[in-house]
Amino acid sequence: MPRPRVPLLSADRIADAALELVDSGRPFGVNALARALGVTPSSLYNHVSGRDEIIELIRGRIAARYLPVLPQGSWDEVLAETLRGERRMYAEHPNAIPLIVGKTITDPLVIASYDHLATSLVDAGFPEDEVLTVIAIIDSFALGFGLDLASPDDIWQPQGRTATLGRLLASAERGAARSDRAFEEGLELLLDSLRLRLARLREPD
Amino acid sequence: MPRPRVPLLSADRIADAALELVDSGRPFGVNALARALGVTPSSLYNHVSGRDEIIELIRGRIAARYLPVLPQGSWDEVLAETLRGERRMYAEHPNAIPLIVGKTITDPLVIASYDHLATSLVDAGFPEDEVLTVIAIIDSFALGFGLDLASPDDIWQPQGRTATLGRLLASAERGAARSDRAFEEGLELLLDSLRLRLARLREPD
DNA sequence: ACCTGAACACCGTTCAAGT
DNA sequence: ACCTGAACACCGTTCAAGT
Repeated sequence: MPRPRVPLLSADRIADAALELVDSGRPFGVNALARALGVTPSSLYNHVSGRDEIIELIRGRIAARYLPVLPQGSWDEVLAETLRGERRMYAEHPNAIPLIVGKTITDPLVIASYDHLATSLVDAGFPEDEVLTVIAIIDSFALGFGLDLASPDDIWQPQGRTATLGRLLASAERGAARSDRAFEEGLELLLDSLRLRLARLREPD
Repeated sequence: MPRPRVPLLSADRIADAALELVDSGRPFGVNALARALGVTPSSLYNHVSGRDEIIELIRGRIAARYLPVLPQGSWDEVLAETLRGERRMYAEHPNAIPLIVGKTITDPLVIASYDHLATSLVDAGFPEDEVLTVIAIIDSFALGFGLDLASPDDIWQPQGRTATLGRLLASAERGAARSDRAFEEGLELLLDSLRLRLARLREPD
């Protein structure tokens, strides 16, 4: 069935299926994706340039769901909302993390979200050359909590005896509610220290 | 040349070559690794169980270099030293990050390092059910700063106009010294807020 | 015990051929 | 413009054969 009268594929359809494949836990790949779409691998190349672009589409798909509106308000509100969205994004799509980590971010929506936060922080008085660092902290913070929420006890797997870690892992009763509380606590810690930093900048000693 | 009188390979030699391959920036793989070792891919299976174990060997190799001794002292000193080592580890081997992120940690040395930190935090008075969260924060903090130090300006790549982000990226003069300062600053922020948390726990209101 | 070589099912990508 | 099918160089893993 070459050249159907109505196209079988589109970047949108590919993105949807790719995210579905990743979330299913099966190994991600161009061939596997084509199979899921009921199509030949080479067909995909009419719509995307290859594997990397598909992965960037996945990032965009996720971002569209969790960073839809640019949050308004004071810098700490903007930061908190951005961070909450990011963390839910990672937490609900943990299998996407190894794919996107370390890859260059080009998706306009993701860029816009970071740009919005950067503007907020600069307007609030944070020094320009520190804002990128703060954003990097935020980003890894969200990633860490996303991983934390997503993978209960199989991140560390001690083989022998441990003094403390094994016990903590065994007793660590997880679940969304508990992880949510821990996250909000961590977020408050972060905001506290940033507020402190800002106060020191405004009234230097 | 089957069954040489003195073995060509060993887990150690495989680990060394694997790390070297990863650091070179060429794509990592069992076949590519065998090529680098001047050996057939199937030879490797006499010494390791497969790709995943080789990756875990890489983690162990790196850890052996950066987390060699268990730091002593107060909980915040232990935390700071562990974090500095971890960050240097990620920063100097950034290509290993996408390989190891999200994979279960079994390497004894890495486990020992986290166990040591966990013990320190518990002894200091942090609630047991929060220690894993704190460690997750630390871990992602190190990862974020490692990525930050390793990849200067190609993490974000805005395509269109931005209000702030583009300008920050353009003016961000990087380099190890600047990133070091930013990291130490971030570390102080983190320690400040953890000390605050601990003080609140000891004197509840 | 430790290596080779053949074999397997997969992968990502290109490209001529079809409508 | 958009799909197929053949082809390519690769991948990770298994296993019989050799010493």
